[in-house]
Amino acid sequence: MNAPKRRDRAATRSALLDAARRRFAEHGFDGTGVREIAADAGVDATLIFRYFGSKQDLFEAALTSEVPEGLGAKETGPVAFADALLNVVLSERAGDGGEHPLLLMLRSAGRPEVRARLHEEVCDGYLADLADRFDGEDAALRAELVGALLLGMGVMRAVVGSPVLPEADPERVRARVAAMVAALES
Amino acid sequence: MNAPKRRDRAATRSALLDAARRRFAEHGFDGTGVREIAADAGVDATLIFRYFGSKQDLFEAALTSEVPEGLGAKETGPVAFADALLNVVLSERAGDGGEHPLLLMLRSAGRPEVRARLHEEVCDGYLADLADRFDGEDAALRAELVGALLLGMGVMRAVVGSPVLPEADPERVRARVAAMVAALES
Amino acid sequence: MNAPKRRDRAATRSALLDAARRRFAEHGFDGTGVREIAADAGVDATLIFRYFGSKQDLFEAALTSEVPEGLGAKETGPVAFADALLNVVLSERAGDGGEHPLLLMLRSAGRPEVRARLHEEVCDGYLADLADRFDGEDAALRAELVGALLLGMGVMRAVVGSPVLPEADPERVRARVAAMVAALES
Amino acid sequence: MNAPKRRDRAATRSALLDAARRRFAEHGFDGTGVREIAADAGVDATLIFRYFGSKQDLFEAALTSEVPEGLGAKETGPVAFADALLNVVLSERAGDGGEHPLLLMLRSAGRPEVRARLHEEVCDGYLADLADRFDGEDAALRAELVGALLLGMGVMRAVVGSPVLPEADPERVRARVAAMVAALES
DNA sequence: TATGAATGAGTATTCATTCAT
DNA sequence: TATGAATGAATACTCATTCAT
Repeated sequence: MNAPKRRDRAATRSALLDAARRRFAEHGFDGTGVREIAADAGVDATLIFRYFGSKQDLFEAALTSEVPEGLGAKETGPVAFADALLNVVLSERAGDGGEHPLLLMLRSAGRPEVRARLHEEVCDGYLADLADRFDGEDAALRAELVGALLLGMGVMRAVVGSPVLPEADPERVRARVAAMVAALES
Repeated sequence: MNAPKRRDRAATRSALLDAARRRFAEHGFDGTGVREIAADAGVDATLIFRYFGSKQDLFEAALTSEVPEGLGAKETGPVAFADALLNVVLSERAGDGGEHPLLLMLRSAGRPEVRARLHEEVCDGYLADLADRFDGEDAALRAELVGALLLGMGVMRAVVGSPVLPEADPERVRARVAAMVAALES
Repeated sequence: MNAPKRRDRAATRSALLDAARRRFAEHGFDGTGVREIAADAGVDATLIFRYFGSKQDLFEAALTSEVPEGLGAKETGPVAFADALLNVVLSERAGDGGEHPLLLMLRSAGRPEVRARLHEEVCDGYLADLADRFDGEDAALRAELVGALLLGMGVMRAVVGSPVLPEADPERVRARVAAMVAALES
Repeated sequence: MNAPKRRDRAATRSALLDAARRRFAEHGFDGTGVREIAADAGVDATLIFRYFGSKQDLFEAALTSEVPEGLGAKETGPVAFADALLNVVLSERAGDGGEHPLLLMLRSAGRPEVRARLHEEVCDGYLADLADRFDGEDAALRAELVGALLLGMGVMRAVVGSPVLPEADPERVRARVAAMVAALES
C-alpha cells in the first residue's frame, strides 16, 4: 500500500541478482562484499542469506540467471556459428544485466569450483559445439582458436578495457572476424 | 636443489618469488594468503615483509621479475610479429617460473591498480606495437583482433585449462595462427 | 546493571567506552589491546570497529566523552579558579567513569597526535585561562606553576599512586593549595 | 687499529644506553623499538640482547644509569630542599643524557613493574625525604604538594611541552617556587 | 665477537554469517 | 518477514628475540 516498503520478494531477489552480477563482474568474487551488493540493491545484507543461502550461492545464481543465448541453428558452418557467438561478445553490457557468465567466471577463476565450471562450460560446451562445425583434421585446434579469438575479444573489452571494439563499426568487426575464421576452413 | 640452503638471502627471496608467481597465477591476489606463499617456499611468512615490504609489493615484484621478452626486430610485418608473440603463449609454464605477467594481472584484475596496469601494458604496449605493423585502414581493429586471439589462447590454456593447445603440435598451431593473421592483411 | 541487556546498541557502546577509559588510563594506548577492552565490556571485539571505527577513534571518543567541566564564572581570581579546578583533581575516579582526559593523554603521550592534543589543551586552554587571572608581571610563569601543581597532584594520585591525597581531608587540601596559589599573588 | 670498527664494548654499551634514554623518554617503552635504538646508536640490534638481555632490561639499565643527584645536606628545611630538587627540574635535558628517570618511568607507566618502581621511588624516596623537612601536622600532605609541584613542572616541560619554564628566568622561577613552598610552613 | 637471516607470538582489522527481536 | 546487533574465523603485518655463520 505504502509506496516505499512495497517491494515484494521477487523484486528484491531480482535487485540483488542484478547488483551481484555487476559487482562480481567488476571486482571479482573476492573483491566484492555482501554488504556492497546489498547496498547497491537498497536492501539489508541479511536478505542475501535469506534468499540465496550464502555469498557463494548468490554467485552461482548470478551465473545461471540469464542465458537466453539463442545460439541459432545447429546446422550452420563455423563462420556462421562464430558470427552468432560474436553477437554475444559485441552486445553485452548494452543492457543493464551485466556481463556474460563466462566473463563473470573468468573474473573469479581463483575459486576452484568456479574454475571447474568454467572449464566444463567452455570445453564441453562452446568448444565442442565449435569443433562439430569443422571437418577434417585439427578440428579441435581450429575450434580452440576460434574460441580463443572470441573469448579474447570479450576479455579485451571487459577486463583490459580496450576501447577499440566498442568504438568500432560492428559490421567491420564482423567482416574481419569472418575472414579469420574462414582462414581456418582449409 | 635438495639441501635448501638455509640462511641464504638470495635463495629465500627467489623461492618466495617463485611461490608467489605460482600462487598468484593459480588463485589470484585476493585468493592467495602470504602464509601459503611462505609455506610453499618453505620459509616463515614474515620474510615476505622483510624482503618485499608488503603483499602488494611482492605481487608487483612477481609481475616485473621475468620476461626479457626480446620481441625481435621492429621491421617485421604482422604475421612474423604475431608468430614471435606466439612463442610466449606456447612456451610459458614450461619452466617452473610460472605464468606470464599478463595472465597474472588478468587473474587479479579485481584490484583497480592491477587493472590499470593491465590496461596500460596491453593497450599502450602490445596493441600499439601490433597496430604499427598494419597498413591501411582499421589498423587498430586488426591489431585488437590479433591481440585478442593471442590473449585468448593464453586464457584458454592457463585459466580455462583447455588441453588442446598444450597437446597440439606447435608447428600446426603456428601455421593456423599465421593463416588467421594473414587473413587480416587485406 | 545485572542483566547486561543483550542486543542493546547504546548499552554496548557505553560499556565499551567505560572499559576503554579504564584500560587506556591504566595501561596507556599501546599497552591496551582491543580484545581486552571488549572482554572487559563483555562483548565481541569487532563491535569496537562497528561502533567507533578503529582503536584510535575509540581512544578519542574516550577522551571527549565526558567532562562537562563547568569551570564556573570567568571573573574569579586565581585562588578561586584554582579551587574550582581542584574539584576535578580531587573528585575523579570517584565514579567508575575513569580518569580525566588529561591523564588519559598523559598516559599515552608516546603517540605524537596525543601529545599534540595534550599540548594544545593544556597550553591554549587551562594555562591561558589561568594566566588571565593573574595581573602584573610573570603571569605566564605563575599560571604555569599553578597548572603544574594541579597536574602534579593528578599524576601523584593516578600514576604514582600516592595514597596521601585520597586519604587526606579535602578541606585541608583546599586550604593548603589555596595558600600556595595565594603566595603567587604578589 | 682501523678507525671505524674500533668501538669497544664499553663505548657501544654506553651509546646504546644514551640512545635508549632518548627514545624511551620521547616515545615511551611501547612506542620504542629495539631497532630504532640500535640505529640511533649506530650498531646492530642484536647487541642489545647481547649486552643487556632484553628490551626490558635495557630500559631498567637506562633508568638506573645516571643518578649523581647530589641532593645536598639532609639538615636543610623544606624551602632549601625544594630549591635543590628544582635544580634537577630546571636543568635536565641540558646535557645530552636525556630525561630524569622519574620522567622516563612516567612515560612508560603502563607497564606494571615500571609503575611499581615509580611508586616506590617517589613515595618512599622523595616524598619521605620531603615530609621529614616539615614539622607539625599535615607533613605528608605538605610534602605531597611540594612533590606534586615539582613533578608537575617536569611534566609540563617534558611531556606537555609548555615553553614557559625553559624560557623563564631561572631566578624568577626559584623565587616563585620558594614562595609557594614557604606558604606551606604554617 | 658481531652480523643478519629466521622465527613465532602478537596486533588491529575485515568479513561472511547467525541470532534475537 | 525483515532489521541490526553480535560473532568468530581469517587476514596482513610488526616486533622482540634466537640461531647460524
